[in-house]
Amino acid sequence: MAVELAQNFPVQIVSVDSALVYRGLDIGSGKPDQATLARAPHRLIDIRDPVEPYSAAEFRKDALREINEIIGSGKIPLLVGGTMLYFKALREGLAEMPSAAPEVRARILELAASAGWGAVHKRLQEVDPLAAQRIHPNDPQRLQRALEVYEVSGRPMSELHADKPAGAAQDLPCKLIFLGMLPERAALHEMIARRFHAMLADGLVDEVSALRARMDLTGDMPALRSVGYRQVWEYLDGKYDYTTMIDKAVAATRQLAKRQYTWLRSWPDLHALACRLDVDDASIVENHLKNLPENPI
RNA sequence: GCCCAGAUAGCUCAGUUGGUAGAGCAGGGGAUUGAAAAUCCCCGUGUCGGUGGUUCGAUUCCGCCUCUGGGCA
Repeated sequence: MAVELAQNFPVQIVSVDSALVYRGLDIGSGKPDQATLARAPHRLIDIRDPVEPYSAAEFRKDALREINEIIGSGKIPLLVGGTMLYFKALREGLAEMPSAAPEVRARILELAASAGWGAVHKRLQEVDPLAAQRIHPNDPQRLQRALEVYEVSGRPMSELHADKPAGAAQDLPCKLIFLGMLPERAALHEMIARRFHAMLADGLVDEVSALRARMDLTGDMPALRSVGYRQVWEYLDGKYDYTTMIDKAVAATRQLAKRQYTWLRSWPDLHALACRLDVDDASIVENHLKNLPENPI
């Protein structure tokens, strides 16, 4: 739909997708092919090597730059994608906070490995009781980040949030209109399964093999923990067989879609577009898969 | 044809010394501030294969039947 709009109206596409930013993640991320990109250029894809993690804050900065540039040229920015936190960071802004610090992060992971995440939670309780109360003791990623923010800045994360809370004044040069498509769940699940099989037919396993052959990538890097790549990576590690890999990848995609629904339902200003998937008509589905290299959702 | 082992939640299975049952996965709902395609939280009634019998009471014990594995012919 975005490609159609870009070809018929003065709009320019900005990708809002945490996987499309990585070069070399093409098939499994559902990245538009060269022909499509030639017809409708996408900004913010292929801007990172898989070894360099991207972030919501970087996205916000990059997206604001692109949006301003597009508006400056008299066009309309069309933000397209499914990374909902990125949309949130754009619309509500982010508090002023230090970015990820690998050495501090490593130290916290060490503490967790030796004393358990309970110890990390306890430590956070001492330096930032508000955050410790808000973050579940079983949530390693958020515990780690909250403690990291304190270690690096010397100030508790909760305090920094309060200084400039998300949702406060932000500097978008335009009004945002949110359009969403939420197809009926069973039909969506059918589409998801077909989409993953199509990716395999397109050579997804070879793509992941090529990434592994680089030797500088590991399965715990953000780029390779994304849906599909994670499962194929583990399959190539010998953790499970081919069929199990397919089941796990398809389930992970369904779960991702479910989380996207949760985000969309929480937006009171969402304009839900009529959307019907007729999966009984295979030709329609195959057509989608062939002609819409983007996520058919 | 005979022997053995199974048949319990969508799937894989645990369990009930007889008082109608619970894990993992899947699924649903929610959270979401520099990893977000990530990370985490909450949610478990299902003719316990069918049918007779024993029993106050059977998913549990017994008989028969059906189906599925494995073995012997």
